[in-house]
Amino acid sequence: MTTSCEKCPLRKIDFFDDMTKDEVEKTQRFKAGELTVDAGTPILMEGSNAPQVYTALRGMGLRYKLLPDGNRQVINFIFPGDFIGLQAGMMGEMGHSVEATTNMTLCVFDRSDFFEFFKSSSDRAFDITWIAATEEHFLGDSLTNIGQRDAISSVAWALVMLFRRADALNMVHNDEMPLPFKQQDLADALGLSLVHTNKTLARLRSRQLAAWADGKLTVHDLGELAQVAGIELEEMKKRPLI
Amino acid sequence: MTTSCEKCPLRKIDFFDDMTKDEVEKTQRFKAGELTVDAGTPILMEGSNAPQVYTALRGMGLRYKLLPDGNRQVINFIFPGDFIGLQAGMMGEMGHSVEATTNMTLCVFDRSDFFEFFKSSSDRAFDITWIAATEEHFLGDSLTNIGQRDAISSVAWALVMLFRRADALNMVHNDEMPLPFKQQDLADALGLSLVHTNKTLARLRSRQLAAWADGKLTVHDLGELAQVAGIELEEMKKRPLI
DNA sequence: CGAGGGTTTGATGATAGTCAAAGTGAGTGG
DNA sequence: CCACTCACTTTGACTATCATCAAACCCTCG
Repeated sequence: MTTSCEKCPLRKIDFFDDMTKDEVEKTQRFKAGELTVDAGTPILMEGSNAPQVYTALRGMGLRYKLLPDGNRQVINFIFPGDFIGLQAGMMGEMGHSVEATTNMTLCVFDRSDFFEFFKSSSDRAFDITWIAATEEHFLGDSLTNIGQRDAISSVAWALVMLFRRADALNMVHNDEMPLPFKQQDLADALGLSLVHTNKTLARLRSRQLAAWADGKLTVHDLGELAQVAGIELEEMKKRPLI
Repeated sequence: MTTSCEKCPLRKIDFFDDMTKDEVEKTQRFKAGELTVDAGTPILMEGSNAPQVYTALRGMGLRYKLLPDGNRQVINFIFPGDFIGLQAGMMGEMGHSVEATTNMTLCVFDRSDFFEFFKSSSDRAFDITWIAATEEHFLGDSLTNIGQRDAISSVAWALVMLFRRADALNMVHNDEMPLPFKQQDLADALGLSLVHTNKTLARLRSRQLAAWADGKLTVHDLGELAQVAGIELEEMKKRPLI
């Protein structure tokens, strides 16, 4: 009872590029099945030679790296539509782990078919590369954030990014989006301690800039939050869907 | 008097994938010319819609982002063989700036030919995507470094990365590699202040782990340095050349 | 010889980390 | 239905790492 690409709910979202009938069909043929996992389930392990790659269809998750000393760096947060396992697909080995934060449904593609799919159309190959380049762009921004901003700006930046992403996916209603992560996850994403992250969130809350509680993030004026983050909001570009 | 791809000195280095005669020819046809720039010259600007993409042929440089407040984040250091401008090629806009640190020679490719080149062979398209995925992998590591390691480990990590990269390019002789950057560049790469970076380098020097002076980095025992960094050394994989 | 870019060093202070404990709410079992 | 546990959040007190400020030093260059 899997979702056919034909009826994929993500494709209806304006944030994603339109696909030709042919592209939809090719993708459908490439799709090996669907994977449904519970919250907390590991999906890909760093260093593993994953036999499959995925597209997040429903639910949220996170990518992270573990250090020998037990520290964890959260690389980023996974939203519906995200392509997962590009590194495994290209290089045969993941540079980070991926796990589900909520229940998730993933479209499954066999890595053995990946190169075939890549070859099948240079437009689709271009899409995959586009995604990789975009990811690189985002990681550069993250690096800049962790490296150069102090805690309050850094947290504000992260919340702006999350909120805009959610907005693009029509997940914002009444200035509120679902944010089913733990403060520890955000702390690990920003390279801050849990305690300091908590206190920083409290400051943003008392300044009426952003309130995150019970798995929901509320932002009334994204512009003000962006100002604290020290960024100006740009138009979000449409992205391809695999 | 440009270097022909046929005689490209980089291709002789074992670190790079072999290329078929056909690939060499295709690349040659794609190559629009050569650019020679002096140390300190900006090559690409963040946000610009660059009409060209490059491969570093000789010399070193760096990628960086500037923040409104004047802070700078160095994204990474550019070595010979690095492909520059992927984001511009794919998305039409750079997410960071690039500038030459030493005199540099760059192979120039017209962006307008880029898609053509991409289409010309799915193997070459795959190479480009591979590079993007590798870059993403590295940025994840950098993020982890800045986010989770303290100053001494962080600096050690960076020096290990630089040294291994140089070694792969046969730039290491007598435990010594050229490192023509300023301490400020490293500081900006690691999100540390110049002063603290300087003192941390002094600590590594006094512990006999790494000595960087006069544009040369000397490391006698990379294993020990890696230990301070908290990483284990892995085999370097060959990479494609564009 | 003076200027300027880069490096080095010392002193001081603030931001963020660590430690510890209490609060909150959901879920479980007696 | 009331403890009790467990996971997460919140708060306070203390500490340390790292940033900032300032000045000296070293070289090269004109």
